[in-house]
Amino acid sequence: MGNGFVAAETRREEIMRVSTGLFLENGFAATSMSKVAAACKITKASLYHHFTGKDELFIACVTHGYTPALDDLRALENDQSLDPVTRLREAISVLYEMTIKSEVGRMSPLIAEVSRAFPNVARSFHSDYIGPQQEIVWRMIADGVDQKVFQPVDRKSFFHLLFGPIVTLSLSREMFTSFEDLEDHFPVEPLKQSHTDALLKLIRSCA
Amino acid sequence: MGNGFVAAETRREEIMRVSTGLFLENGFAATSMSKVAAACKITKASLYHHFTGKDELFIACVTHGYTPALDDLRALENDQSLDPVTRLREAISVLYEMTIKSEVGRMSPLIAEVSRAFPNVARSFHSDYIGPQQEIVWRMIADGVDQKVFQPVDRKSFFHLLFGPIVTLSLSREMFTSFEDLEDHFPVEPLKQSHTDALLKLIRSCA
DNA sequence: GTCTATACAGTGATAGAC
DNA sequence: GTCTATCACTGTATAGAC
Repeated sequence: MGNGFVAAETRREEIMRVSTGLFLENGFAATSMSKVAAACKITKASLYHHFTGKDELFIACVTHGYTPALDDLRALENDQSLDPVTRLREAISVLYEMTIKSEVGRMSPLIAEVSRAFPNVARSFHSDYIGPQQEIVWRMIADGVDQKVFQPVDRKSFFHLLFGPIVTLSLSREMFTSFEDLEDHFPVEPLKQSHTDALLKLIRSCA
Repeated sequence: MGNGFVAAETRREEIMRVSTGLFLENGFAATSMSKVAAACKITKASLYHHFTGKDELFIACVTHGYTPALDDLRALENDQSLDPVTRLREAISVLYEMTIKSEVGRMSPLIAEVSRAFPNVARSFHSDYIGPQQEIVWRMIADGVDQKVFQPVDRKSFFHLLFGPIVTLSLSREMFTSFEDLEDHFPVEPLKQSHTDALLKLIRSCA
């Protein structure tokens, strides 16, 4: 990153990039290995040389986005110039971005779709993405409590109020993609603002 | 209802009841017409006599639960003995029940799954279920505002905070069904309580 | 309304040559 | 690594007899 060197995209990476787009556009079941192969301009046999099966391909697509998405949150945690309130505000902004705009966030409904057939996908998503995400945010909260800026709160209850609206907004935007007035019904910015204000009102210690 | 007469279940109703269970258990794509037919102990040809295709069958299953689910909310609205706060508390309870326990509520992730292939399913779900649901709740809020018990609130922002956590909890419970510690991770009752308290704290007019 | 029988497109996946 | 060719199978859906 930033050293002027851009690694050539491997075939495997190209397949993942292309198939992620197809999965997001059409869902898991409607994205066949034939379509992926055709979109990559290779044959199915070649595709199967790179991935042992459709499930492995999908898991690779999901897993691929974990680290970069979490890095933004980590950077925020390590920024010592921020007070707890500003840091939480920024964190919520990043969470909206991660969940609604990023590929891994938008994949959540797909993971729900395949979770019965491949429970390990759900396991991985929960332990390698959701878990770390909550850990980072929780440390920010604990920091604010230590500094007497935030009231002590129950962890699960707080996350219920924090992640609930974000995930639902993301799901709604995916499931009502076909609506031409999507932005009117589910606008990100204003909902993010009011959500942030409400959370801060609840958590701030105002004696 | 309650008149001692129970209408015989028609074949069509039986098919809908059975296939709803299969859709909820295995998802839309993994529920084939063959499996539905087998579960109903009829042949595929007979199944196609009652429903012109898999999409029509699915739409029928989704639509079927709308009215009974909304009726609980309507009953609450018409109960004149309740003050706005108690009514809202009860309404939230009903919404948790509708979204997490009822068949139509649990179908939401499936609707997301098929929404691209059948946008009319998403349309119907939004206009015949989500819409009326929000209208009823909104009238309860407006009533409380009129009585000066609630502060005026922005509609979209309030629904973001009200429905967001409920829908996400429902989605999480569906997508992590395979977890043996599901109830520990996603317990309905305590989250409902803290969610309700938070909403009331935000909306009550305490000068 | 239910059946037997069938059409036929598409699926995930593999064998083996180059 | 990529190809051609092919596998066994399941999918939705229909025709026509009873």
